[in-house]
Amino acid sequence: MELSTQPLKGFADWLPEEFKIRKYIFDTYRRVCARFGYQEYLTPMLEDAEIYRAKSGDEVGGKELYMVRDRAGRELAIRPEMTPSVTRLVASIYQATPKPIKLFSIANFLRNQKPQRGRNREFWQLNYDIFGSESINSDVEIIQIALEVMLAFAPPEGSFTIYINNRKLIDEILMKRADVRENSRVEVVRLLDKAEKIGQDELKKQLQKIGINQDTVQALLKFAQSKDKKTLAGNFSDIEQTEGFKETVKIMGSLQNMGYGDWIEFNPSVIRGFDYYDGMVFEVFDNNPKNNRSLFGGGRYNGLAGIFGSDPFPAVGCAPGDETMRLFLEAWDLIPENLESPTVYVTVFDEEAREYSQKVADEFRSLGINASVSFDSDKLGSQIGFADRMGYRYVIIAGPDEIEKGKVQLKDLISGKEVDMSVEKAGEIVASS
RNA sequence: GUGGAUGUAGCUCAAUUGGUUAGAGCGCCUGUUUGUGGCACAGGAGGUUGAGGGUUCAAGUCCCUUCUUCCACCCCA
Repeated sequence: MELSTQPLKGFADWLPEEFKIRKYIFDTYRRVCARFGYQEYLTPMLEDAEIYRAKSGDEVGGKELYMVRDRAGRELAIRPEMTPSVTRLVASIYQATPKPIKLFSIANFLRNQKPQRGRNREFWQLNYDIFGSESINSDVEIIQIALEVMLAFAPPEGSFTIYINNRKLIDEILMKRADVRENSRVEVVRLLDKAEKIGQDELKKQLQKIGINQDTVQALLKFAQSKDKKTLAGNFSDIEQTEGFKETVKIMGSLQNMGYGDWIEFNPSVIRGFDYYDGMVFEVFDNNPKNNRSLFGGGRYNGLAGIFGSDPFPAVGCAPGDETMRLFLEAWDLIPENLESPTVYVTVFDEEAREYSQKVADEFRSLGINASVSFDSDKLGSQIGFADRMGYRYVIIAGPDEIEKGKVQLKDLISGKEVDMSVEKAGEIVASS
């Protein structure tokens, strides 16, 4: 059978042109996290499948898992997300480590789902989390880093909005209702998460279908419609006294004081799909009409550590992906032109001159400049033509004249100018371009 | 898992109601004579029309199956 040159469905090759865009995104993620004092870690790609089944939901932690069986018959899964793994890792060192523990990683994940725009079977994401702090300041910092990650790409004003909410608010409303038991709570939360997309009527229908009574349905609709804190407080008279409300007010207030007021908004319909969130939640939205979608989000998940048998510990985190961020950058035309440092192409005049050209290339390299030497000594025109089509700006020519003077000719393919000079001088020009 | 679109050269697309050896532009390679790319000119390579089957004297074109890619749903980054 003929083998295909295509990658598997839902997977992608990154050619150099694509790779440098992804690298730009990851380098930016890494820089921002390091600036905030987070330390990088990595966990294994395979985990006991149970750690996903416990809390990741039926889809991500179930039928979308890529499963592997080891020789002992154990069921292993390729990670579909980082949170369970990093929680496992932290649970193992939690007692002995000073708190808070601030960690980040950039890793790839697999989910066996149907690919579509902004979503493949393999994807990469940054995960940054704080463990061991209940402080509201840690919630604030997680959102602040989300803001700084976005702002590091120099987006225009109004290009994105971070919507902030709190799971405790919805829990408040649900707990008072006798008809909402623990098992239907998750479903209610999921439905509310989709409220914006499916619309009022559909939401109402779905809520009734899972056995929520009229009264509660009305309350939930009113909750989802409360577009700001004031409206919410008006709709639910005693909610201002609750923890969820107070936390939200404090978090939003801090971020406003820090100067992020234009980018953030309260929004009760932001719930997040994962079951393990139990406090502050937020989601970053792209406001571009061409790409109106949720980019990424995060929140607090204090209860998750319980699945490892240890006492639960506080945790809050966020996970920006590569694909959705790339769509954002593309939609707003934020991908810089020159993402690579320049490379000089060193031609070889003839085989006698090869040694000289090699030496010149090595000198460039020791100056910190990328240099690529021709393997052939065919016509100069061909060699320069190759450099041109490869997108190199600078070409080095070193024939008998230059060799005699101990210099090189630096040719700028944009201006067409060529001048004899020392390697050091040429290096300076290339470096400053 | 469900639904909709799609597939002709490396890329973007042509090919009259089914009718000769399936074309073009761009790209790629080679030249236009030997120390200089882009431009121009000349030439060349490259397709069992995604794959398999069927209908027909005849299929890129019609039918069935399958795969790919894209879009939406589910879910989510």
